[in-house]
Amino acid sequence: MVRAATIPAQTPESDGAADDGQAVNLGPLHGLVGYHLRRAFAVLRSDYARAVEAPGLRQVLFGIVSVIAANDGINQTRVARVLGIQRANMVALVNELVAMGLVLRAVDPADGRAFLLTLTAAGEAARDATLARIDCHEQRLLNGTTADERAVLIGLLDRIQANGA
Amino acid sequence: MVRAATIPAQTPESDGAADDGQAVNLGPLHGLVGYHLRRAFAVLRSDYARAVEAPGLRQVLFGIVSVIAANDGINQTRVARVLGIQRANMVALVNELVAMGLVLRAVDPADGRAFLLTLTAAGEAARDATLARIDCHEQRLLNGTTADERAVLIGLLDRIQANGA
DNA sequence: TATTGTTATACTCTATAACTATA
DNA sequence: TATAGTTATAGAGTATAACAATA
Repeated sequence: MVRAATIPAQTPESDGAADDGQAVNLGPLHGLVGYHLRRAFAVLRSDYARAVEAPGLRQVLFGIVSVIAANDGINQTRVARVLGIQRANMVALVNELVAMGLVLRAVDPADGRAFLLTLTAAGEAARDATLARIDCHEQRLLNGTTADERAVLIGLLDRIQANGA
Repeated sequence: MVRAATIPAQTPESDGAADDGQAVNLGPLHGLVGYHLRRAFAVLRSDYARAVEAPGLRQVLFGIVSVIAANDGINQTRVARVLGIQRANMVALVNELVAMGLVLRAVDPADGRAFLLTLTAAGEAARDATLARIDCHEQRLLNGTTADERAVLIGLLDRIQANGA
């Protein structure tokens, strides 16, 4: 993957990565939030895979584990809803966590259909270890930004999420 | 997918969507840029699929078409590099555009290995039509943000991209 | 030897429909 | 009838390795 690191003469009109010294015009992509969001997320995902996974948890799994940790005994569908995961896709993910010994699944005594999820000690350890690696990884990707800028970024991303009715 | 629209009492510690009036704690996810980037991109992708695609082009294809339009006769690998697409994955994408009659693929007279890519008239039309739909879609997702804020957002996303060495 | 385009392949994420068992 | 969990399946994106043709 090539980054926009060696851009020869970056102007509002001419952008993008170049290898031979010739700039490539991005056209309308230059001003589209969607394009930049897509690229930034791709970089984040790639760096996450390299720097956090093995032995850390994948981004989805870390999300699930985090929500369970912060809401002990929460049920599966509720976790899925908070994280925007389809119930159907949740099954394999929770299976994975249970198989790894990180999560316990118990029938809700108050509702025979529901499963209450809890972290095991190994689950807490995996969450902590992954979080430490994530902190490193975010620090690197956000290098050159202030805490204020990160807060602004999160706020703007949240607004996009909120507008996605 | 549930959004953070009906949060009962959003505090820095308690966040996330709720359906029955009970807030769910996101734990460490709350302050992680990666989490918010992931969710915002998911919303964007979903809204893009709903509002732009059919008859508009997919986000990847629109990117390719935009770069070809702005750099007539550019070769395939160069487009892939600018957009962060693997050469191997580029093949099927260009095949798709050629099959749709939007792109012409011609052997570079100066280099028998390379293909020069050009838009057809239909390609230009598809690009324009897709762009119009994208403008609508971005307007909706960025509702409530100023032009300045959008510029800040793009700048911060670009910085993440640049840090992804 | 390096590069362009290619094939094959595999994994993850996502989305939908339909089933079961409980409520 | 509505909901929790499940199964099956399909599509899209992404990643790597290896090959042919050309430079």
